[in-house]
Amino acid sequence: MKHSTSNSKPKAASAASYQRLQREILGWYAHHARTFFWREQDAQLIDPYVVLISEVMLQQTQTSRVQEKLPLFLTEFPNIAALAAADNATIIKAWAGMGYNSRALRLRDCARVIQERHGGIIPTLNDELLALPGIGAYTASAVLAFAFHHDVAVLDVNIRRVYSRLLATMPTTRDLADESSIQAFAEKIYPRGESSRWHQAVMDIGALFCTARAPKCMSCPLHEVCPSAGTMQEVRKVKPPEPSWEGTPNRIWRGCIVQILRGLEGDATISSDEILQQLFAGEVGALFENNNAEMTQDAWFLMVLRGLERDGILEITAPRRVGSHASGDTSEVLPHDTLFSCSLRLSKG
DNA sequence: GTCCGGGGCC
DNA sequence: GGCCCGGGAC
Repeated sequence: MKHSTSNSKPKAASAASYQRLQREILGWYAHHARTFFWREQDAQLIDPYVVLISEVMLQQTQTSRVQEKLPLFLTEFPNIAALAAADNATIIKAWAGMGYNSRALRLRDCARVIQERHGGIIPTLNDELLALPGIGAYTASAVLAFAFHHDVAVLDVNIRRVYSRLLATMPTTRDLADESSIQAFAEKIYPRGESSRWHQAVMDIGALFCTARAPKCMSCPLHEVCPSAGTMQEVRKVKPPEPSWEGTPNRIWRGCIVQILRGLEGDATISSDEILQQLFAGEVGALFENNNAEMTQDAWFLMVLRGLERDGILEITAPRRVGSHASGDTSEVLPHDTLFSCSLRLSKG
């Protein structure tokens, strides 16, 4: 839900108030910054590879989990070359507990492109970063700011939220300012030469005080200058329903299947029947009210497996691929919506 | 138990 | 705008 900034009077709109905002935020950060090992204070110590990996992990995972998993990941893949050499199964196993497995594959693909196109050196131009797999506007700007200390604006949902509330009085906690207003403010507000510290400071304030649902305005260091402080109605976000089976989202089922496959040794496979057995704890084929779709359990399960196969996460090793077309065609012959049985393992890549 | 949270890609 | 994950907070 958007909220026009033209209705309210921002307290922080003049050049003078920009300077005050900068003083407040950087002053607070100087004493209260969260300490993360990928966030070195001394610019000389920053390894762009660590910044790249940490930012991709932080796209999807809370900082506490990244603190725990990133050191292990860096031990197994200490540089671009090591990451580029990983096959699909290896990277998916190393990604356990992180979620969003196809992003692990994109990160590996990203390392391969950096190897091939940039000689193993992480590029320092926004367009070059944006062209890499798995790198979008946020991650590209984050790498430029945090690894290379370029003067760039960084915007993620946390910074958008903080900026919105500073720009105007947001009626509720789920309102955001117009994207164009946020973009314009983002370009103007960060102190030149301080992009790295500035944006990490804003993200810390967003994480510690200016939270999405129940902001802690009373203890926020920006309380005095923020037009939204203490005024917002607390409203939950409306989430559209996601595809699910038996009340559990398909992505969770995918995660369970991948976790079972991670437990296989070497080239071992597991039958789809066995996986179904484990997923439903022996209740395969049990009668239930099929209330959400005109789809049998088998058709749903096959659809989920196809999705994992399409994403390069698993391989269907049997029934063997049947070439039904010209030479080299490896298209499979499996029923679309009927009972089937096949052997599965993580993709070798 | 229910709710919440993230950026990139198609 | 739908699809991807897991765990922690409540």
